[in-house]
Amino acid sequence: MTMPWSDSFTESTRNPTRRTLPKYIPRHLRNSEGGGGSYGYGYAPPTESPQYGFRQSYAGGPGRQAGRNGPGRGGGGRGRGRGGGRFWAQPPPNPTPDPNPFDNVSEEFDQLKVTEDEGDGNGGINFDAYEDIPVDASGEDIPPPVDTFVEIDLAECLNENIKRCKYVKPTPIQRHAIPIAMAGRDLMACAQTGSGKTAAFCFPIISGVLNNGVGLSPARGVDRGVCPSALILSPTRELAGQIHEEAKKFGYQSGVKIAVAYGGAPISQQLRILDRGCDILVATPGRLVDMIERSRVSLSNIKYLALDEADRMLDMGFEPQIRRIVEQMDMPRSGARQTLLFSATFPDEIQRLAADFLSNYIFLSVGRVGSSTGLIAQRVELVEDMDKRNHLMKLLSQQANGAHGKVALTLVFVETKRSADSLENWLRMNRFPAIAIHGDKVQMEREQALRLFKCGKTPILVATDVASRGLDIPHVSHVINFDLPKSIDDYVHRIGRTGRAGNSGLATAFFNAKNQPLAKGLIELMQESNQEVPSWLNEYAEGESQTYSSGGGGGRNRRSGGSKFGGYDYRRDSQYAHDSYYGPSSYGYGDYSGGMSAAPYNDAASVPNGYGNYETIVAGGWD
DNA sequence: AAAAAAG
Repeated sequence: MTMPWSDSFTESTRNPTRRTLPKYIPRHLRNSEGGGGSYGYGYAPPTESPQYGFRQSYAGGPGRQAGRNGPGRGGGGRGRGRGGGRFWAQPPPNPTPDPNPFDNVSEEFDQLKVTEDEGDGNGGINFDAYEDIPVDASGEDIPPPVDTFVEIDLAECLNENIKRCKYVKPTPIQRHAIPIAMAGRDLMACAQTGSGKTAAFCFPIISGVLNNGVGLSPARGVDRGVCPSALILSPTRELAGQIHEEAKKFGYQSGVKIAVAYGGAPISQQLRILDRGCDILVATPGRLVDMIERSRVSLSNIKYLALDEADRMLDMGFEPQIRRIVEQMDMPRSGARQTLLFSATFPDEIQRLAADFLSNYIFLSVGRVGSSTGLIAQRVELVEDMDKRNHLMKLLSQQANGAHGKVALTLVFVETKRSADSLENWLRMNRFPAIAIHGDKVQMEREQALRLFKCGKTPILVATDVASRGLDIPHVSHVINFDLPKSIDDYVHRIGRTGRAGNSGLATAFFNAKNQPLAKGLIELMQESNQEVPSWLNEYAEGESQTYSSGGGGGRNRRSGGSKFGGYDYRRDSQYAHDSYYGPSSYGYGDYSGGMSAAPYNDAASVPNGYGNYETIVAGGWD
């Protein structure tokens, strides 16, 4: 008797850790495993892949999530005392010392045929989508934007790698942010999801590290560990991994050493790589602090600090950790280092916090902040909780039927880790090839899930907000907010997993009375991106204003507390203005006043020239 | 009330 494939699928992917750890296979030798015959749903069957998350085999079992499950201490490190594993009599066997980061074809989408031609010579980036987008910059002496990569004084090898990445011209955020960063200025930058922010902060950092001289600073300080000259912080481990992979491409053969540090993976291995020297460290906060406390990393040499998803890094959960790293370790003070903050969203209150870390910074806003210029079609459907699963199944079936051999990865966001697991199970029971990712899974399962999803073997990913920010997953054509998030910013980041690099995407939200607090923000955002707002949704927005207004009066057009979508330098508000911040030197491009339905804010008199044409989002409400 | 991030 044959097992339904959903069962064998469950068995084979559920507990990868139980299996014998596979032999390490160098990246360039890894082959995608062919799928077998075709199955009911029309997808190739998922097969267990021997591609585990960690690039080298390790003894001692997989590291477990923080104190939860105990056994593995994740390798050597601590048990042998300080410095254990630091001094190798012989270097560890390392057959591929500098693997070509561009050689990762086997990890790319290999199960479903890509029918769209992305070989347009722009690295798959659709630049038409970026025509006429509004740009605002404020601050003193703003360096002008560039039109090409070559006119920036990037190093030769960096230009080579840009070619290898098939980038032919900078995206708008890159055009504006790179010159600012190259000029040594601090920067707070807002740009749409999927518009190339990673490169925008990596290029100047790599270039700066090269100009300062690689290895000029000792790889290791006397006894405080390695002293990287750049630090890039990320709110999730997977995003840290992704930034690291990207940065390695940009820095390939440049001599710049880039390392990554995040939790859930054996620290010993990360330390080993770190000890070979590190110019740029990509990290999540917890693991970084751990390494600093072990005196294996020192921040004393930091010249560049970048916070990706900066508003997330400075929200309630993260702010103390970040403050500790930036203000209470041996990091040079602001002004003595260069600080770059990037996100798609930048609420006022977070901007205020962030200003602590910056010195005479430039605020840059590129693109209609929040969503991606209407590239993402947004739908909102009224679905009661008890109907959600059936409705989801209907959507997924339609998609499977209607996909003419087209790529269709679907990302389903839920509220809790538990519901992610249970929805994954339910989908599997109904023969939908789904896998869940959330913070209660061990790191290897998390990375496995992401990998199976990315390559199309498991084309449905059920996720918590662990996957809502920054992850660049090509071919995600549909984001479903099975449970809507609490804040509109989170919604913006979630739907931003589709419609990347100028491609289009679809976002569907299941809305019911419980999401009423989000109604107003949702409507404003949808109107901003020229989406059709269902009339029933307006009714939910009506009675909402009292509960969520932050007090202090003021109409809905009042500036303060507004602009949850970023895009607005809070220093413009006189009530926050201090010292001699932004001068008259500022520029604004584009005129997005057309199509805007929200009224402009009231205190236009306080707006410097060149501002305000497109800034119409006035949330006025829920903060 | 939830997710994330060290062990």
